[in-house]
Amino acid sequence: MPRLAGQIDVAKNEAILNAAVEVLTSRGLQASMHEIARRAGVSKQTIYNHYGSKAELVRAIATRRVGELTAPLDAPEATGHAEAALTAYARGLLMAYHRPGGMGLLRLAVMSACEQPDIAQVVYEAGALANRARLAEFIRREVAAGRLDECDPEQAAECFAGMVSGQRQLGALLGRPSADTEAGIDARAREVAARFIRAYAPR
Amino acid sequence: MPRLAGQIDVAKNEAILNAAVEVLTSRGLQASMHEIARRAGVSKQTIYNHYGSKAELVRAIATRRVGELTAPLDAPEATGHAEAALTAYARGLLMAYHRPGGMGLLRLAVMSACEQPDIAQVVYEAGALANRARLAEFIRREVAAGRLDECDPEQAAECFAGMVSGQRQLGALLGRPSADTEAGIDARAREVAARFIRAYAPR
DNA sequence: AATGCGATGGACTGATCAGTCCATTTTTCA
DNA sequence: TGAAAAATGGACTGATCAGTCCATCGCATT
Repeated sequence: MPRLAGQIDVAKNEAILNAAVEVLTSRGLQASMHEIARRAGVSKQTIYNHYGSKAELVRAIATRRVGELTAPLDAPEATGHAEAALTAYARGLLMAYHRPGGMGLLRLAVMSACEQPDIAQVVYEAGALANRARLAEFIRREVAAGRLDECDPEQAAECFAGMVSGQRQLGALLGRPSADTEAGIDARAREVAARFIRAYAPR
Repeated sequence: MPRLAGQIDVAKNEAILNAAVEVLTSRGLQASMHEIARRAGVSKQTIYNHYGSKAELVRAIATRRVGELTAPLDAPEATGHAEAALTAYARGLLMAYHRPGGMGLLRLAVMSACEQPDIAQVVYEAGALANRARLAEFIRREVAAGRLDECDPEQAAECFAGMVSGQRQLGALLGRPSADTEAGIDARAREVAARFIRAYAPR
């Protein structure tokens, strides 16, 4: 009788996904299923019971992480304190680049982009685009209240995110260890937010 | 007698590198040497006569492209016309993201980052860092001339490059087709340069 | 104790691919 | 024109790996 997945051990499932993240982000996409199984303390067959193929496993990792990423997007905003809010946003972004392995999923998505473009698409839309949309919404409110210059909020949001990231995102994707300190991150977050406010101050 | 590389057909060498770029950037890092040879109209052995291994071939591609990218950095600057110069710079960057395949090498570098960190390093340093340094030098001169606000030129350069790129670089790496038009690129380049000038205008 | 379900691990298949070898052909140049 | 250098292509090796199969095991529930 063929073995079809019925109800399945949740803890083992977590172990599989975590091991897959570790192995894939450190060894790259060509890491073997055998090693993932070993790291998870599970047999290879068990992985195939949960996920039909390596591609589906990668997809599962990506969608789980995307879920984690979008959850905190709904935190209440500090409307009216634009500079403080933008500073906090910048700090969060910089910390993500700073944390080793923080860009692991993103690198994985880039590596999958050739063969599984849908994964790259999901990661981009749920990560970068969703974040930008949230930022744009904030900027739109500030503009409407007259506290920021008339502008395209989407474009302004993209500018701000870009100012914050600079080359750090690319550096992280290319495996550069972060050269930042926590104090440096704080300083840069404040500086960038202030510059943005100057660039977009009402005339 | 062992076949060691002596003086070798230059045209064929170009064909090999070009074919390797095409195949590797479209199929990904796991593309076979056989296919590269076929695309180049060359035998696999010939590739191995030119480059000892696949890794060295990838390295050769990367360093060649890096050379192409850094060469035009030495063009004479439009000192004193900051906004125009920055607009031109922004346009060049945006066009690179816009051109399909323009980010192929970068994606290749990201994919190599796990197994051949030196390639990623070379691409980052010769590409992103060199570009930023050139931009920073320009900003430094403008600051010294009192046409821009006192600031850390390196950080300002990174901000500007980030503002220009926004999410486009990531989008390109993730295989998103460019949504820009030439007119849109022009408008964005002007807008971004103007915002930057406002952010960094002397107080 | 019996039953059933999922986990196990090891063996196995089939495929792909880097890199080598070599007998032969083409190009280059003296 | 003749010989050396380089290119060719096809066969071959060795390794890796995705995915399958299966006999067995452990642990529930009844």
